[in-house]
Amino acid sequence: MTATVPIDRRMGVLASALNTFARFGYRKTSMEEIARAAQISRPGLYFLFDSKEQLFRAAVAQALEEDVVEVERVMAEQAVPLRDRLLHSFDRWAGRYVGPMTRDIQAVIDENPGLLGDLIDLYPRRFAKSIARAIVGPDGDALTQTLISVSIGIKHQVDEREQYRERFAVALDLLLR
Amino acid sequence: MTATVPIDRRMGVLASALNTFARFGYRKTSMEEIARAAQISRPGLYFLFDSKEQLFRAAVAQALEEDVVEVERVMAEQAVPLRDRLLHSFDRWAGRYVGPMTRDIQAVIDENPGLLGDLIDLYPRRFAKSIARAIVGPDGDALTQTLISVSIGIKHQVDEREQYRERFAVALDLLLR
DNA sequence: ACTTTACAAATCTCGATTTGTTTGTATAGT
DNA sequence: ACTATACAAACAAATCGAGATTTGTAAAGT
Repeated sequence: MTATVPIDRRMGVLASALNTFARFGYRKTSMEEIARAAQISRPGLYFLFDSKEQLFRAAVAQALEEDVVEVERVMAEQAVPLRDRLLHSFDRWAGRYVGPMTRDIQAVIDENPGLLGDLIDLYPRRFAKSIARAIVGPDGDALTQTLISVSIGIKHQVDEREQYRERFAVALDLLLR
Repeated sequence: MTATVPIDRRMGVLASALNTFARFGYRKTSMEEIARAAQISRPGLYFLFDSKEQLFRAAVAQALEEDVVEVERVMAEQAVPLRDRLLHSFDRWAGRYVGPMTRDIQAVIDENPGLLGDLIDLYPRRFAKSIARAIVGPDGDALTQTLISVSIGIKHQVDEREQYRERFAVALDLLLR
C-alpha cells in the first residue's frame, strides 16, 4: 500500500521519473537511474511505488492529469478570447510534446501499449470534451474534431514547438471564421 | 539496361510488386514472391529490374506518379466545384493509403528512408503545388498547408478509407467558408 | 519514513556458431 | 524475350551459453 505515503513526496519523483523515461525509453531506464535522478535510494523508490510498471503508469498519468487540468482551467476563462484559449490549450496538450527531447515521451508511450490501460483513451477524450464545451454554435463538435486532427497532423510534420504553435495558429484563424 | 524492355510489361509487375511489398514489408519480401505474384520467373524479374532496391523505388515512384497525375488532372477541371475536386484529390492522395492493407505501404516507405531518395520530398511538394494553385484568394497557401495537416492527422486517427473521407469532408466544409 | 547493504530470480547483452534464405548472375533451352 | 535450373556470396534468423544488469524483496540501522 502506497496510499499512506505523503502525496507531494511522490509527485516530485514522478516528474523526474517521466523525464528519465523520456530520455532513455521504458526498457532502458533502470529503477537505479530513476532513484538517482530523484535523489532517493532504490529501495526507497520501491517504498513509494510497487513496481517499475506502476511507476511508469503513475508518471504518465500525472503528466496527463496536469495537462488536462490546465486545459480545463484555461478553457473556462471566459474573459480571454476563444482563439487565445484554444491556442494555449492545444500548445499545452500537444505542442509541449514536440521536439527531440520531449518527443520521446510520446514515443515511450506508444511503444509500450498495454502498459497504460485506459489512460490513453480517457485523457484524450477528456481533453476533447473540454475543448468542445467552450466552442459554441452548431459546428462545435465538427470544429473540435478538426482542430484535433490538425494538431495531430502538425505534430507529425514539425519537430520544434515553435513551429507547432505557428502552424496551429494559422489553422485556428482559418477555422474560427 | 532495362530501357530496351517494353514499358507496359513492367507496369503490371510494378503494381503487384508494390502490393507484395505492402503486405510483407521491404525486407521480408523476396524477389521470389514478387515474381510469383507477377506470374514471371525470378531471373525474368531480374531481366526487367536490375535489383530489388531499384524495383522498390520504381514501384513506389509509379504509384506516386499515377496519384499525382490524377490529382493534377482533377484539380484542373474548373467545371466541378472546388470542394469536390479537393475531396477527390485528397482521397486519392492520402485516403487511398489508409487501412490495414494499404497502410503498410506507408509503413514500408518510412521504415526504409534513403531507399527512395528525393521521391519522398518531390511528390508531396508537387501535390501541394497542385492543390495550392487551385485555391484562389489571399489565404490560399495557408489553406493548403492546413488541409495537408488535417489530412495527415486524420490518417493517423482512422483505419478505414471511408472514415478518412467523412472526416476530411467535415474539415473541408469548415475551411471553405 | 526512509537509508544502506545484501541477495535470489528474472531479464537483458553479447559474441559465436550454425543454419537457412535471398540475392544476383550464369548457362542452356525454347 | 523470356523459362528452368543451378550456384556462389551475402545476408538474416535461430540457437546458445557465459556474463552482466536489473528487478523486487529483506534485514538491520537511523
